[in-house]
Amino acid sequence: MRSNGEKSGNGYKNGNGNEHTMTMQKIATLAGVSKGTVSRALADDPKVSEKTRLKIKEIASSQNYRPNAAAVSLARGRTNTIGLVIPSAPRALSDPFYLEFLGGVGDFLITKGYNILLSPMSEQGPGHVKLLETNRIDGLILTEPEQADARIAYLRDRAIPFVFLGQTSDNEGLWVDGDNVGGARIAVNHLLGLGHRRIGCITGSMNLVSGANRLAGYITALTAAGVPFQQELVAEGDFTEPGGRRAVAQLLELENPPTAIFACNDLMAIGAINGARERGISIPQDLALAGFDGIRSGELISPKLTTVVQPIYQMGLLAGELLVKSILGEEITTRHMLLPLDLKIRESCGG
Amino acid sequence: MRSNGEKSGNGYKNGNGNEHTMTMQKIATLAGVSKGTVSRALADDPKVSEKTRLKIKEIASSQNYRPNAAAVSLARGRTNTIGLVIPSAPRALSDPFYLEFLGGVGDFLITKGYNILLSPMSEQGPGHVKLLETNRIDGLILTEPEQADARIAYLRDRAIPFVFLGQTSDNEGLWVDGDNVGGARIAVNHLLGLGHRRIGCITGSMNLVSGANRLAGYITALTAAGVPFQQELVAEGDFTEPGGRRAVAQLLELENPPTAIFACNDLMAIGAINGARERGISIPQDLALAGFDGIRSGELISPKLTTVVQPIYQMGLLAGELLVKSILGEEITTRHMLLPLDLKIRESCGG
DNA sequence: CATAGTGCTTTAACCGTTTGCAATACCTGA
DNA sequence: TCAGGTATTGCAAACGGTTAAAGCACTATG
Repeated sequence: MRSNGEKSGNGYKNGNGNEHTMTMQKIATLAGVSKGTVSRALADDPKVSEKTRLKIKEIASSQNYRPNAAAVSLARGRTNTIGLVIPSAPRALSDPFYLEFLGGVGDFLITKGYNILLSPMSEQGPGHVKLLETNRIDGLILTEPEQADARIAYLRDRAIPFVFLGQTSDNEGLWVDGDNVGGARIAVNHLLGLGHRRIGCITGSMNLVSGANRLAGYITALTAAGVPFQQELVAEGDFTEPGGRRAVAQLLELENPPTAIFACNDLMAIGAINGARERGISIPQDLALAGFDGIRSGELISPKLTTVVQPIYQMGLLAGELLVKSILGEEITTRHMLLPLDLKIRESCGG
Repeated sequence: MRSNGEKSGNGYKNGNGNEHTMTMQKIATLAGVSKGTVSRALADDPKVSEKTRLKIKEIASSQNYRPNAAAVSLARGRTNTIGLVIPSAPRALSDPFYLEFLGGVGDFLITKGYNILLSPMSEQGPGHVKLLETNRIDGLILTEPEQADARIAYLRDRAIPFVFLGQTSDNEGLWVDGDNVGGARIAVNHLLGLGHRRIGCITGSMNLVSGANRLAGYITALTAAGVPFQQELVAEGDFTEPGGRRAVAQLLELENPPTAIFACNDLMAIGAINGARERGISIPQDLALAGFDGIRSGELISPKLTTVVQPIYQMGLLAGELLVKSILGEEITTRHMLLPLDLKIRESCGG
């Protein structure tokens, strides 16, 4: 007993909390071996004999030993923590989208032994990134890429692994996204199939890739069907409910208003429904409306929203998986995941 | 230059990432002082001379120095990280409530230099707590306390500071909550004021404190108004939309159905609206409906939901503040924050 | 019987900070 | 000029792990 050196803690500082926290050294003393052996035993290093390993594990678990994460991070140079940057208000806090995504990310990463550090993207620019960098995270999941996103260069420069939720222009990068173009096309095709020819579009924020791509899908669907694209049928929104409300007003005031509208997300679709209703226009009788995202509220509203459903939770899982692979330096065969999207037909388009 | 000892990194391990990360030692070398002086200078220790301090800070910022969080944690015995346990599916991921709460918590804690580690409460029991303990968090914010919550004893035993979002039975504990009893009473009083005498209640999960208290508020409001409480008018829900739908069906099938219903949260209220509509009952003409929480969807639905609004974001701020005080050992005058709630009158109650 | 393995364990350096104490430099007044 | 402060700074021991390399106790070999 107490055979090895390492003067026991005279604890001349660090007065916080438990005096009786179990450390590796204490386990070692109890087991009559050295600290190093304990470390190896707990890591299942084959160089430790079966007998010793079992004894040490036994003691460790009976003493309820938990390694100190900070010490592990320091020694290994990895934090086992990843950062998740979600957009700040108004979008994130109101959009159920991100919480569900977070659920997927969390469920995956936690089983892999990673922790999630949340960073609301409060400041513009790479401020939040710095915040995360301070904490030496192993990797980062970001959302809402912009058309030319400055964060990409910043992160690549720092060699921090990262994954975007949302397609980025940069071809190297890792990202997971729903097929915005394809999804939009499906929605518009559905409206075309119902006989509509005058189909409006309420766009999202055009600086976001998702906003631009959904509009692109709308346009290609129209032209593929031989319906000429008309600029006046496009009203710019901003992915919020009031934005949708404003945009629908703009479209309904045309001398020849659309008979159907594709809104680039559900929140705007809901805004459009409300806005249309205020003008005495009933959905879907007078106006068909399709959305995008598949958020919960779309099911709750009346009429229930026909929408392009994104597998949000799934996307979270995938983003987590990509990031972990990237952190561990494993080979990544598909760097981009463009998930096909389905249309969930409910009530808002009639038919 | 290079006056002090400390063999420079021969780096025989730890091959990850940047070879050129700035450490305190490097700053010290650049400034021609010792590591310890740098540490003190950056911490604004008055024992360091003005001149040295300025020089060191200058160099540190020009070198873009960021302290290694793991090392700080290890040395100080504090992690500057707090855990946030949110309920897992189905409630959390669909309930905008928690994301908004998280926003408040995050905004407060991040300005105080804390990080947030998220833990979806995936397993039952204290499993997630252990997870957090492994990471030596400084404190914990928990949600959805149960009537006799085992986590309380567990955490107190480990001397981990914690704050609940939700009133706990335990009188020592710290918590922030909306006034569930009072809020429910206001809602029911509103219905009473509109002339209703036969008012139903769709309860939440009765094992949760919030569920029990909102029912209590309903009952006290009724009895205070001299309206006898009738068990048949109470239908048990579970805080979900389908739960509300089922519950409203149960109430509407009574031979003498209620003319108004108080649903213990908005999600159930929305379910009730949908359920009622399916049965051809229109809101608010045939049935008045009030909810609780003030979530976003309640504004989007038609008719817009009259509901007891909780200052969710605010509650997040307060929870963060309480927790930090508790961690730092500051004196806490009010250990419980029971926030008064207001009724937001919209359309679903008519009147 | 000396020598080389082999299998396991100990030793000690190291990760990047914080901080008590020792040491040095600079002042002050006698 | 020198003792005795006082303001700064340096030193080195922690914090709790990981891990290369040396050490030790055996056995197998020549």
